[in-house]
Amino acid sequence: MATPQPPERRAERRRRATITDVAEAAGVAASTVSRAFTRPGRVNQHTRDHVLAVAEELGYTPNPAARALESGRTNTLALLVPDITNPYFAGVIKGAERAAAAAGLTLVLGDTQENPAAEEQLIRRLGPAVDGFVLSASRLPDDELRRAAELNPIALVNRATPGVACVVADYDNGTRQIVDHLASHGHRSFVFLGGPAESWSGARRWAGLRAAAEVHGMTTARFGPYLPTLAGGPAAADAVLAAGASAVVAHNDMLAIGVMLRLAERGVDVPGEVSVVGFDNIVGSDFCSPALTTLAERTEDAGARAVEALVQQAHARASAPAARVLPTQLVVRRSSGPAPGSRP
Amino acid sequence: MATPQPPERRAERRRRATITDVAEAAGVAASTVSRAFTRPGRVNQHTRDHVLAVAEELGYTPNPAARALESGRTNTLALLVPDITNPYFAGVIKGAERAAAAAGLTLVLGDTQENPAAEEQLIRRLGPAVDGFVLSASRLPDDELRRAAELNPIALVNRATPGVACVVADYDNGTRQIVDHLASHGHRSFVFLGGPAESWSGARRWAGLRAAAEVHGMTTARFGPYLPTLAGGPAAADAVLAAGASAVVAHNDMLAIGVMLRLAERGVDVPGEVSVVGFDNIVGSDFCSPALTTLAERTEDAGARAVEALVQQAHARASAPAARVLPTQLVVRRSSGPAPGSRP
DNA sequence: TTGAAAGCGCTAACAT
DNA sequence: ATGTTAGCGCTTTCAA
Repeated sequence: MATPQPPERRAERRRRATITDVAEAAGVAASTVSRAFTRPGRVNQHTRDHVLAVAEELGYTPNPAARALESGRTNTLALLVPDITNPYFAGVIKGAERAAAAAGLTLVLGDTQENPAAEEQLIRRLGPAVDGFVLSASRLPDDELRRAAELNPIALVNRATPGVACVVADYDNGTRQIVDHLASHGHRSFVFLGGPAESWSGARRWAGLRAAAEVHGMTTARFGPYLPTLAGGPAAADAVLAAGASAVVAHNDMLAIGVMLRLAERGVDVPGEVSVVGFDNIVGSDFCSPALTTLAERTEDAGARAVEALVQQAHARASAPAARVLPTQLVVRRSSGPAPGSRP
Repeated sequence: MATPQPPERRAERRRRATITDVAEAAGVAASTVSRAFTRPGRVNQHTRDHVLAVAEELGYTPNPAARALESGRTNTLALLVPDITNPYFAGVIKGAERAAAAAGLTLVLGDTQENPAAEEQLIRRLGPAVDGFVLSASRLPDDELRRAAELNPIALVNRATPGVACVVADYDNGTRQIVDHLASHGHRSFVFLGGPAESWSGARRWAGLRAAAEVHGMTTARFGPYLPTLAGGPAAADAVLAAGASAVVAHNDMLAIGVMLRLAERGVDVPGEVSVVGFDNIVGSDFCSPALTTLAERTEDAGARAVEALVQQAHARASAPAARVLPTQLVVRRSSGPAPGSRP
């Protein structure tokens, strides 16, 4: 086995053909070439075939930058996420990517590094280059969000602020499902392990859990904030043990899995002694041990709907921005079960 | 708990300020504004401050499309991956994103859906809009790759073809590490569970494994191809059991984990009866059960280096494209151990 | 140091 | 149905 084939020669870079090249080669005006591509009806069938053939031969592709300059439309959308490597966002990205492609739009991806300042800068920098933004789990304060929305079409995912289109998961219903599940297994209380303080969805999750708990007369406590990663697990797990909780609901799956790893390390049986529930249903929640009970969101749908909302905005310029709520569903796996000492 | 705050009023969209707006407001020529931004030295300090202040006030940001039209450079790079949701590519994306941002470049992300045709179309469509491509695990045949490289600067990740810059993982060394590890535990043979037939890295992995096995006088077999996902696990695991292998090396971690799930289901002990090794060290290989022994690649580095290679190409237009080999390292976890019946 | 003018590639009137 | 012209926002000669 040799090392990978070493590149031998530098490929020669060819100049890209322009509309004028095609026009000359085809013996027509540039505008005719333009029409042949954009308004196929308004040019003689025969001329059109000829032009297209010449274009093909020359390897001509219209220059999007030039088009954008004229029309003000770039046919490009930007998707900004706090952390590209977080598996939660993979679904949103995929869905947005798919919807964008379907609408003939290019998707630009930006990582804001969980940093409001970086997010703002990206929006500013990308603003003139895109037709709109999908902001997933934006960390921007409401007023900045509104200001950004004055300059660019914006659709939010799992974040809501008046005047801006958004797609959010139905946490009210989802958290109720979680609490019903725990209550049905005899749990009389649970602990919520909080994530980042600025997280809009985190706030909604906790609010929903509390409200649902009240219905069942269950006691709740909120610990944290913890890192929403495996690394947040040990601290959170130890706090849970100290409190003697029979059930915990974690801010997200990564934290929940981190908690379970720590509990296993300390010889605590899940779900025998403690039930664990997460949010997100990420890849891995199905094969961790024990498999994690978690609230699934339709992340791909969310990404796609957000893109569609942006496309709508472009067309119906007058209408009020839409707020869509996507269903959530509880995926019950091995990590949750009867409360210790409860009779079935 | 109310449903998410309903958007109330449509944000008014403001016209974006242009260089002429700034010029007028500042009482200077457009060219002076341009220089104030791009050639700070060639304009009076005082004028410059004034122009910049006015620009700030008007919320002016240079329009990248207009710049691109003039210069031919878009300050944008495209990164194409076969499947955005595959955690393996998350690292590549993150690394590329980081390096691009550091170089002041915008990153466009494209999902080729493991589909050569989609990949080619994306390259063609994006070509005029970007300064270059990072192609991660490209599924394109060599000749198409070369043709694309004639029109655009290209850097490959985990793929190599003469004349095109690339960054590849050191599979020769990595596979040797895997085989040494198995041999040291008394395994006399192993089975390789293949992934997609077109996968360049898959071919390299198998070739490396075979070569290393030969050194140790070990017997090998290649099964598959299987889906490189959890879903590929059952078929692969059953084949392994039928063959009575003591050790398996899977195309990637997802497949390896899928295999382990199936083996657990069938009551086969890992690593007691079968040792399992994967490739990629994805998130989850650390918390699956048992934790997976796997060959780690420096994916973030790979993404970053590929971007750097592209930037280099832009500067040193004459030099031969670079081929970089990145080290790999075996992460030994619980899923691999002594061969059954081998004496320590 | 600054301004005027031309032009990047393309599309959209307008004219023929 | 097709050609001509102007102009999108910006940078870049070339003059002043």
